[in-house]
Amino acid sequence: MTSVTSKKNRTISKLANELGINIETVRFYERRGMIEQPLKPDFGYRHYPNETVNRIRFIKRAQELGFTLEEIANLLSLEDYPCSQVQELAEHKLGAVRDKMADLRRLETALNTLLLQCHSNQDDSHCPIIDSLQP
Amino acid sequence: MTSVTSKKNRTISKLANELGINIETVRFYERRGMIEQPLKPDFGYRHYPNETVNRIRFIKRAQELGFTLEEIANLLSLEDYPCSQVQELAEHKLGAVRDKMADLRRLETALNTLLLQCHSNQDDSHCPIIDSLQP
DNA sequence: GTAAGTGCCGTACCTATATACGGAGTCAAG
DNA sequence: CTTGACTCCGTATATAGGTACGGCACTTAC
Repeated sequence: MTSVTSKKNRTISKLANELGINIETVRFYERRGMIEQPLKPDFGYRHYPNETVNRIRFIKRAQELGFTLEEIANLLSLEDYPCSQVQELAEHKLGAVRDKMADLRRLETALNTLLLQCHSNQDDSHCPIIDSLQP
Repeated sequence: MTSVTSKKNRTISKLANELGINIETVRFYERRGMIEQPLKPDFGYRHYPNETVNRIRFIKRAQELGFTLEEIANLLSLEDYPCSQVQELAEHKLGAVRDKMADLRRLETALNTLLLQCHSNQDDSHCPIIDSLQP
């Protein structure tokens, strides 16, 4: 009985602790409808089931893959849906990632070029970067 | 005299129009202290000098280089400062850009791997991506 | 000279992802 | 039975970079 009780006793702070996130984040996901808020028992506090732990782990992993919470909510609703739909989302995301990388590469090139000019600049009182920004 | 008047008559909407930005953005930069708000004349509306046009162009170009408004405010205050200080800022930014690119590359690899698994998946009713997110 | 169009100003709102706070209720230990 | 820790709930705050709105003053065109 003790072991059963210990499982049932996962209050919100225990849950947050187990997952290494903030209590407020749990509540935030509840408000967003990404996890289900357990029913409040007649007496005492809410207890969170293992499912919630798993759900939040899913969310956190998907975030690491670069999905937004909205997209993750989408993924969650697709959990039992065709692979092709999930693929579509992932392919879209991959495209966005590649676009962003291209942007950053352009930026890197521009900054690098400017910095090279700085390095060969003898006059510290005037700067090629500032000049390049001037109209 | 007409030509002088036409130059002086750059009201905020003319200014915004000339720069292709929103009036509210001009006011936003004023509030942030990134551009100086011209004195209000005794009669009529404020007039914006060429300097303001140039400043905002500077800001917009720096934004394209990936600087935040805070960093740009910094750059503006450094306009007559040693090249070495500007370089420092730019190098820092270059580092950040490279870090972000590395993040995105990791993400790209992960998504790509998952998508390849999807492509060789025969069973549309279950998805390797969803599986990979599961605990 | 009057209507329509601008300017001015303070303030509120937007996205995204949380985090913080205050007050009331509740639980557990000593 | 009291004290301290915790929950619950609604609401506010934070970041970054703007955008929108309402009401009043002022200007310009006809």
